Amino acid sequence: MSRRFAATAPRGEQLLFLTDDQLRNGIELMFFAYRGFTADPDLLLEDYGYGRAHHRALHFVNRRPGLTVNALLDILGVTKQSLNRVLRQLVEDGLIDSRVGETDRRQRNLFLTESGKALERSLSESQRTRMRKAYMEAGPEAVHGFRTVLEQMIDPDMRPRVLGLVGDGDD
Amino acid sequence: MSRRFAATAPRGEQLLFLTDDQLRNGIELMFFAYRGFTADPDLLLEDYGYGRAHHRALHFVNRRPGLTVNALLDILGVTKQSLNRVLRQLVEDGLIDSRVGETDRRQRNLFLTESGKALERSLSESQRTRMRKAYMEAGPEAVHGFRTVLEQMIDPDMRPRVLGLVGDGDD
DNA sequence: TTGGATAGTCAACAAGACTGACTTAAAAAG
DNA sequence: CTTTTTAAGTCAGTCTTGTTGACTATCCAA
Repeated sequence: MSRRFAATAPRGEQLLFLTDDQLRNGIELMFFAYRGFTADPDLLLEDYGYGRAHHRALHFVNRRPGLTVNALLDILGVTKQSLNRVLRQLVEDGLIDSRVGETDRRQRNLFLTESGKALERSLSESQRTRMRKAYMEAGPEAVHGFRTVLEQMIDPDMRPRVLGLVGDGDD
Repeated sequence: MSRRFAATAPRGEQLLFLTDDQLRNGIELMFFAYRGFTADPDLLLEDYGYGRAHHRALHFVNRRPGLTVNALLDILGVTKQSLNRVLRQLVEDGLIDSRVGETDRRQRNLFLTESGKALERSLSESQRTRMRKAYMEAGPEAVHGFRTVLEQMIDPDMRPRVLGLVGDGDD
């Protein structure tokens, strides 16, 4: 009974009773939510013969235009060889523009072309729609909590690389 | 200025101004959080020569003892053949016990052995620790919001299969 | 008891990640 | 001006995990 109450945890302070079961619920929730979250773009990507890796590359190049390959590598946390395959395709297909660096000519600065932007938009559109709906349903307070917990979940030394975090603290 | 205010959305009602950029922030957040969330168990799994698929199987068999292969298939959303390889390994290695169904002898009911339970525990321990920390840092209200938004993100026809949702609505 | 549907298994193959060794070009250090 | 380091890209091989197709065993209904 008191277990059930703690498991529900509507917004009281009994959250300090964090049973392993409650935490496992959270784990499961993450799994299913992430799946729902990637389901729509995955379908679209198939039509293009692309995978999730392509989506990630498009996303981050869109958000950080002029990004170098190394920086992207660092963000994605994959190997150079793995990213390169994906990047080469995207450049060949005219979705990404790879320009020789101005100050350091060894570097390549990455930009989305117009068609790259178009694909990124249509890929993220389904995700944005889903997220907008979730945000609307859940309400502003829930969204704030959602963001707060998720930020805490990010690897600490990864946090500086997350754009959305800047100026989002509420302290 | 008003844009920046909306982007912060401390807990007011201006959440209706959901810019694409805010939503993309959420998308990015999901990406990084999920990565942080799986990082620890991934390391452990390597030592055993297992992958994430093994972890998922162990997790769900632990939470729903006696689960049939078909039911697990349905939860994981992969093909029977893909799951089977993983399952076979786990059975061979003595982590999962596969018992012929009592009413329907075609079915196999899955259970964790003692060593299966031990591995599941140590795998989820790192995740639970991370999640516990995130929950503590964020506070009870944030956790509630976190859960609410994540639930909304799950594919609607998947929701009945998520254990943690039962009796967790606050309506 | 025959035939179809369902539960699970086996085999071969493909995508996408990884490691390791290497090349090329440019920058930085000596 | 050489040498070393760094950024990027490539080739080859492996591993995990997904796929499709063909198969066995069991149940159930005609």
